[in-house]
Amino acid sequence: MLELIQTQGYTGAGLNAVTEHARVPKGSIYFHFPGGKATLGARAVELAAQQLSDQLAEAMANAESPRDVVESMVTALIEMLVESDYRLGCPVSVVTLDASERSEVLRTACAVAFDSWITTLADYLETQRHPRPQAWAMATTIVTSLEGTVILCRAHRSVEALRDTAAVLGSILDHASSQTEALR
Amino acid sequence: MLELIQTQGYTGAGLNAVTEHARVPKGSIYFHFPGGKATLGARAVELAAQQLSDQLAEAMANAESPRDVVESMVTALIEMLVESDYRLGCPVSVVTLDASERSEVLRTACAVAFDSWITTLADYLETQRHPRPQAWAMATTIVTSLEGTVILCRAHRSVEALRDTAAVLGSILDHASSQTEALR
Amino acid sequence: MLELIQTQGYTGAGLNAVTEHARVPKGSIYFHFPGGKATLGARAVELAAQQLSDQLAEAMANAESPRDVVESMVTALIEMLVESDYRLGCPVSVVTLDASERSEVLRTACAVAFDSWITTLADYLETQRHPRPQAWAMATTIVTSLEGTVILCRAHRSVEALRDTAAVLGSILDHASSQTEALR
Amino acid sequence: MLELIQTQGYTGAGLNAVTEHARVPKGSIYFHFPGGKATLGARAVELAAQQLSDQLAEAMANAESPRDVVESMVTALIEMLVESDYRLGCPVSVVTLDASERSEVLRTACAVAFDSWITTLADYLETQRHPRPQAWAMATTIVTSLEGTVILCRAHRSVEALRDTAAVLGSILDHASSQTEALR
DNA sequence: ACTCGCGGGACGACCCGTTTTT
DNA sequence: AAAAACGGGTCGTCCCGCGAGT
Repeated sequence: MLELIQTQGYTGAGLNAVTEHARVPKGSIYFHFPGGKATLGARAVELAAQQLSDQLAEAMANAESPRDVVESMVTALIEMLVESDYRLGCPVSVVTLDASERSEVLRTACAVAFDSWITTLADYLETQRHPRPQAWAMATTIVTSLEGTVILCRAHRSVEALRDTAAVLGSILDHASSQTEALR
Repeated sequence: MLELIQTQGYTGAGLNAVTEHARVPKGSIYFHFPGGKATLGARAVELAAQQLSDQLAEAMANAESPRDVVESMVTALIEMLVESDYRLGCPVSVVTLDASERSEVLRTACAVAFDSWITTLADYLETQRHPRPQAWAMATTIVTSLEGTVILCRAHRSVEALRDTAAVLGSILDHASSQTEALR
Repeated sequence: MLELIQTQGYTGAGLNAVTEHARVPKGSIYFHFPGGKATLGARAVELAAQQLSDQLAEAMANAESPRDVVESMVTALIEMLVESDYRLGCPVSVVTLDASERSEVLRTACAVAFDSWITTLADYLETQRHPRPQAWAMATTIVTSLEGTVILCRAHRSVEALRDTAAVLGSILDHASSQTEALR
Repeated sequence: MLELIQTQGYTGAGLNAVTEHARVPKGSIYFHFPGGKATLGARAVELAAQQLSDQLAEAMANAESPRDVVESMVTALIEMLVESDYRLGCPVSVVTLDASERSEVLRTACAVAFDSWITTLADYLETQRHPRPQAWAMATTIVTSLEGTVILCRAHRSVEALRDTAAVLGSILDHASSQTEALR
């Protein structure tokens, strides 16, 4: 279902298409996902959250600085966009935008997904000499600007904007870091 | 239609609801908007683009610094979110995410909308002593991070993230500006 | 739709079958009957009510006594049952039993249908020397016992019970009539 | 299942609802009731038949005349209607009307149920000095008019009609009885 | 000439009664 | 004895044209 949400939107991701694509009989959906489409969608959002969290954890493990983390995320996003010919994006934004009004379950799943990423990043930034409150704001900005930029890239069918955002994000990360260093 | 797109998504904004809401007979849509829903949606996106451009122009006219512009935009976004109880957001992101795959017309309309905002902002930043390439990147980041943050706020049903983003954006702007100043 | 309701029940009368049988596209149903199946069903009930009212009026016009009216109704019911091989019955009972709980519109339509028949009969009985209150009770009993007997006949696949009911109804009609005569 | 049939009709009484209401796993239905819904429905009809037969036997045991029997049945029906807010009725009529066409098993179960009541009543009337053929016709009329009247009461959401029917039925009974007495 | 009532059918999500598997 | 798979069915709504009307 995740892929269909990314390409067609949550509303556009018909259950018919989902079951066909997954080779699952229609009736089984309502056995495994009581609550129907909303429950299924929430599980899909949770799965996406987990996948990106794992990616994030790996990036942080291999990075030497926050800048490296952002760069490896941007690289991964560019790859996703280019390889899918700009058909894929972040399913969590999609669901937030076209279903959060209709299903509280879905809205909450999206909020949790975003928070898991921000928390992970903020925790990491703290270990990298960023003081607490700034770390959270910085993590929020990284996540949201990346989300927004991916949307822009899909409209443009070009990854150029992601490079711009990466540059700006890197710059502010260095700036904040140097401020912290100077206080020692 | 704009409001329906914002609250229900593009696919979820049924032509029935649109015509009912606008007190327009259904049959007339295809006379006034040859091409049907896609054409109508594109017009809606263009309208939204114009509206925000106007807001932007006003903000820039009244601002003393780039920071002021960002802050007045953030204030406006917060007002929109709170007054609509988080039901409204940016219609352009919505359309990009759930219709750009199906209609080239719509994708292009979204790209043009985003570009108009970025261009407007970049031009302004140049007048504020930001050199060309950085200005464009900076404008891109401002727009995308604001877009992303509005999405996050709707998931959270809280405007807190917008304040965080405003703070970080302000800090970047000051940093970039001081760099420029130092070069004098 | 009337025939489908009679043979399959209201719930069992699928809109698919209705549209197919009537050579009408599904979308048109909701234009002509806003409110969907319930509205359509209510119209069907009203139609059935009218049809039987007409039959009743004709029977009363040609009858020499209340007994004649009952007998011609019974004859018509027997014909309906036999000719349809016991597949047809009274659609109003059907709708009352399996839809009155779900739709107030339908319940009311059924109540009105029943009342129209009872009123017609009661008015007639009054002209035939039955005093007011008894006339209404008698009319009620005629209608309900006929309704109930048709159901029994369909279970039995036999019209025997209708003849029994006709005999008993005739007997009480004569009895009541002789009482009235005696009072003169 | 009986209650669901009464309130929703046979077709409307979904196996899901039945199993949920009875705290029984859905898969077990086909173990305990080979033949599925029809078999289950037939058992429900038989159960209902037995329940009303018992009620009838008790009424006859405590009655001093046929009139008393009818009155105690009417009282019981009124209680059922009022206490259930007109949601309950006779499940046998329901099944006859919306399933007898589809399942011979169900139709037969309904016929047997009706017959058991009529036979019981007819036997009783014979002991009360009503000659055989009239007794059967009278018993049929009592059962069918009560069935029909319950349906009417549910449409009206009023028990008034039951009182009318009781009065007429009582009058017929007295009339028939006096005829018999006169023959002595 | 232009509007729009109405027709048109495919598809939406959901749930049905049943069979298969464990 | 019951969990899980099964797919065709439910009603409702989708977006879209045709052609009669003003």
